[in-house]
Amino acid sequence: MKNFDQTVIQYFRQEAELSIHYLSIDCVVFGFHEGRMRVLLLRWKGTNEWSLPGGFIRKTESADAAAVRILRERTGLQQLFLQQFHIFGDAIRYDEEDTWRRIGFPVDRSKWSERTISLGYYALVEYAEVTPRPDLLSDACDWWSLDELPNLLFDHNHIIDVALAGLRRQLPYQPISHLLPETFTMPELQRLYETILGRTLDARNFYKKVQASGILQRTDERRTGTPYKSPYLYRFDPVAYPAVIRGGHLSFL
Amino acid sequence: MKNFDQTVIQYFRQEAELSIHYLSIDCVVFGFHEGRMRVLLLRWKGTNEWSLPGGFIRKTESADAAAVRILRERTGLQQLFLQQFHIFGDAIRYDEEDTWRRIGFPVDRSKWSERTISLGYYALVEYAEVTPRPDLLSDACDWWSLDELPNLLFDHNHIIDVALAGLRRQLPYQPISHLLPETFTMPELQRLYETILGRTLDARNFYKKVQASGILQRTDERRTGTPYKSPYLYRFDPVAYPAVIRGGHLSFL
DNA sequence: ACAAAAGTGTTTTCTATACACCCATGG
DNA sequence: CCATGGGTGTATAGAAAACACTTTTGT
Repeated sequence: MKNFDQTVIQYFRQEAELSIHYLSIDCVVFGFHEGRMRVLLLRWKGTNEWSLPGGFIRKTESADAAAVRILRERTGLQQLFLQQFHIFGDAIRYDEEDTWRRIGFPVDRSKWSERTISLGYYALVEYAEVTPRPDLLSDACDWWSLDELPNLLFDHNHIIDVALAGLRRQLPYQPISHLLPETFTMPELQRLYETILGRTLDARNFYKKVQASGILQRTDERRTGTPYKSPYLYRFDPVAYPAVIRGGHLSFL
Repeated sequence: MKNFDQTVIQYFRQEAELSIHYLSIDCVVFGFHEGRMRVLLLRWKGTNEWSLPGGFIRKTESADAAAVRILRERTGLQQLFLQQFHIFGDAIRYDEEDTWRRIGFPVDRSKWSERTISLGYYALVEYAEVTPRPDLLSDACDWWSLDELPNLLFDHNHIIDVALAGLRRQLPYQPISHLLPETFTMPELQRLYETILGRTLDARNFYKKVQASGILQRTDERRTGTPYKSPYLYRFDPVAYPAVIRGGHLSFL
């Protein structure tokens, strides 16, 4: 179980010393692939236990910058859309005994046993652009479908629930574009909305509303390769889309 | 200018030692009185400079509990509706030199000069129930109308702006009831919505929508004392109102 | 030719808005 | 009796929802 090498732990403690105590960042990285919402998870070294990517804020670093830094390291992305969505500030957030047992990490007598307040951020990223990279404490970093999540470490299942609820509630203001590639088809966009909202939408009404909103530009290309009618490819209008999002106009309630 | 007595500073440092460093709480307490939104502000000892109430989180205390504790001390209220709305996590949030000059507080060489990340909470309270009480560092605690705010210390004008924007955006989910007394008239409720939204509403449509939503119970009493027609008094339906708020149904967009 | 997804218009229902008059009260 | 805010209904416009068939494509 405990095959953390001593130097890793050492490095980690040093890193913690540079950072603000009692405070951490947890990131829910949302991607969309094959009609499903996915999140990026890390598998802890030598275990079969998964958790969200996270880290600490350096003493002179802004919280947003810390989240960007953490996610750059996990995803390889330079740019990403980030949104803080909640502060997890309870004094007791999860069963510590149980967690330590599951990860076999010698934390109980170190700085690590301090309670931490966690700043919750979610990111919207383009699935195909991400190259998941584990960190020092993990030996795998992978996408998991939102509806097949395992029992995560800490309170991370709860954090994901809150992140998703936040994304849903703020959907009219969130630039969903980051979850899709440069060009995409109308049904793909519809499926994205359906997945986030957790219900189906009428295709005709969806087309109408999206086209009326003016957020899309239709390209001359079509997606071929499927055995059926080739759909047009669209891209987001770089001027109109941000304006519509800022105003929060684009609701499918 | 600097008439902080040494024992106060001493006490304050001890208090800070019990708390989490680099992290603070700032609270925007919203009240509604005479047709205006108001916020509770503190005047720093020996100065004419105002700021938001705030404080620190004890090492084993939940963030929410800290906010409740801080606001109990300022308002005398046991119960209050609190909502975290933003993390102010920039490395440089305001002009420190300027701030220290304005408050004449000997902070530059103490723990106090650390950058702080601030958790922003807003509270919705019933104006008349509050008995504003200054804290150790201030010699006044008072309501200020939102549209006549002075130039506040730190980044507190900005924090209030963000709080108000958050309240507006999340209005359908926020229990506005806390801003009103037990019973109130329909025009009072309308004025509250108008004030928060920053625009006027049509009285007839407002009546219709509110009545259709079923959130109110009309009492048999009327408010007398005005020189005009006596309006009925209403109270929030203790069952229906929370349900409507949870669902976020009640928009005046 | 067929299976399956893409693409499109019209009708209906509901919701939001605009709008004007009488009523009640205290002074 | 008058000044002022309280209280109400209806008509219209716009938005959302329901609904079905034709087109396209690879196999």
